[in-house]
Amino acid sequence: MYAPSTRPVVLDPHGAANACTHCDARAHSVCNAVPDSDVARLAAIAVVTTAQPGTTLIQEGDPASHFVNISAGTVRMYKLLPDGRRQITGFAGVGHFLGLAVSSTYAFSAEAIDTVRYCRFSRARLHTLLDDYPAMEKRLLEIASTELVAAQDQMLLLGRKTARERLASFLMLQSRQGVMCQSPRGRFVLPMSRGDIADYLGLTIETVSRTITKLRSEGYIDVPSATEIAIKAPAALEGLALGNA
Amino acid sequence: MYAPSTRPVVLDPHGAANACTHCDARAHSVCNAVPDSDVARLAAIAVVTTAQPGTTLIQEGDPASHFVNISAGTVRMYKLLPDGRRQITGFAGVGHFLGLAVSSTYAFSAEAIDTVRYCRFSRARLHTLLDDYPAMEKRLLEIASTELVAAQDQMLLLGRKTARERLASFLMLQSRQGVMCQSPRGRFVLPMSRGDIADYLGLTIETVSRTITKLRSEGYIDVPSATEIAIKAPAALEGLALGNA
DNA sequence: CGGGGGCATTGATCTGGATCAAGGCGCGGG
DNA sequence: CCCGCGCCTTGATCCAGATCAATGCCCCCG
Repeated sequence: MYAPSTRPVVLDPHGAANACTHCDARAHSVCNAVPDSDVARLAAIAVVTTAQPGTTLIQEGDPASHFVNISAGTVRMYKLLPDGRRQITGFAGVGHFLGLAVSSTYAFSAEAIDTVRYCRFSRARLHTLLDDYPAMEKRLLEIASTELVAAQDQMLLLGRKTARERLASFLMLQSRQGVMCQSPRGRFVLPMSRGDIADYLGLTIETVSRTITKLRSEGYIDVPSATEIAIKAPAALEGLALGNA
Repeated sequence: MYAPSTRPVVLDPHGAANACTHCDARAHSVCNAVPDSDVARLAAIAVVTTAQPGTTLIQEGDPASHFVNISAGTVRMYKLLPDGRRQITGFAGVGHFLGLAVSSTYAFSAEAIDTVRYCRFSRARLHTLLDDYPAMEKRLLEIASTELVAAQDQMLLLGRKTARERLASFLMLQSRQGVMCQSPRGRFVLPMSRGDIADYLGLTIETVSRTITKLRSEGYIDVPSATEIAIKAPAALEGLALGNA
């Protein structure tokens, strides 16, 4: 699905400063709170890593020792019940920041969906940086607030929307996030499986599949392949997402 | 249900500094990031207000001009769909802080459930204070992170738990939050109606009512009156909340 | 003390989405 | 090129919780 990256998997340690300066994710991320001139300090504490699909980056309950910043690929964040039921609380793409936690342990797990490149920062070291760059702390608060708003939207979806409305909401959200890197207008790739979508929307795989088929047969969307979606009627789909029959 | 407050509804402006120093909520709140010696600065920008049951404190979509800090009573935060379906995203009690928002408008509404006393801070003025008290900014980040964790738990509840598990989770949560001010062990008051509980748990009033009746007949809880609950088997109820049949 | 309005409970029935059960299809490996 | 394994789709049936419908009960107000 993804062409293998042309970048080396393990970066030359001497080139680490460049890794941050040229990082694709920097513009979208916490890191832009650090001025160019000081980016070496950031690079010095960052460890760049690549994770294969299915690999766990963060495990719920583990000591929250690191922050993670995604620079390529997509991650699923989720929580499990003891019997294995799973709720995906969000998908994190390029620029996303994981690992905010007050408690000493992570409150959720995170797994690579496709091949993911990311930076790990020790929590302790980043905190010392934070004291020197108050803008970075402000940025973290902004990030947390944005996620809180998204979480509230998701609660509305999970508590009160029908399967049809959930899929419409999800597809609109993905199109907003994914469209920038895709050529044809309104078309995008879904990196996650039907099972992931189901666990994100609080539905079953079968309901997700059936509902997508229905939306296609009604002309709201095109589904050129299982992992590609094109939105044909964005306004109408947005209406559906908000409950207009 | 609540004895009328012995405090005056409108505080003497000259006593405002005392209002913060002696505030019941201060210990639980952002305000404790400001040292006692400087609490007058906080008091100077706070407006203490009382809201009657049902009053709107914050309206989704309005310009986010203020922060709010609850010092007595309980507030419901919620989002609506255009057709009136409501999802309550949380209940805020003493010490809770409302109004974090990146965007310029509020992402949710907030209404008083019972009589609520609260402080309003202008966002602009609080931001200038924030620059002088970095500890306060850290505290806000902590608050946002804590709420994010709660939101993730709620997504798991809404997406993957049964009605029975939702009620068990809710009652355990309320008992943790409410028990401190109540005399008999494990007993507490629910300030919100069955309709509020339903809209918080993504259920209907009828299902909430039936499920509470069932939990009572099975000996998990006592329901001395519609607004009072006593948990008789906390460990078993906690098990239920996590899906142990 | 009696009447009425709003919330809560309880009962009967219905249904959206879950569950159970086959196939289809694209892709990687031999 | 073909086979087999994982997803995905589609179909048939089931059921938890929604909806529809009384009735009960508390509390306020006259």
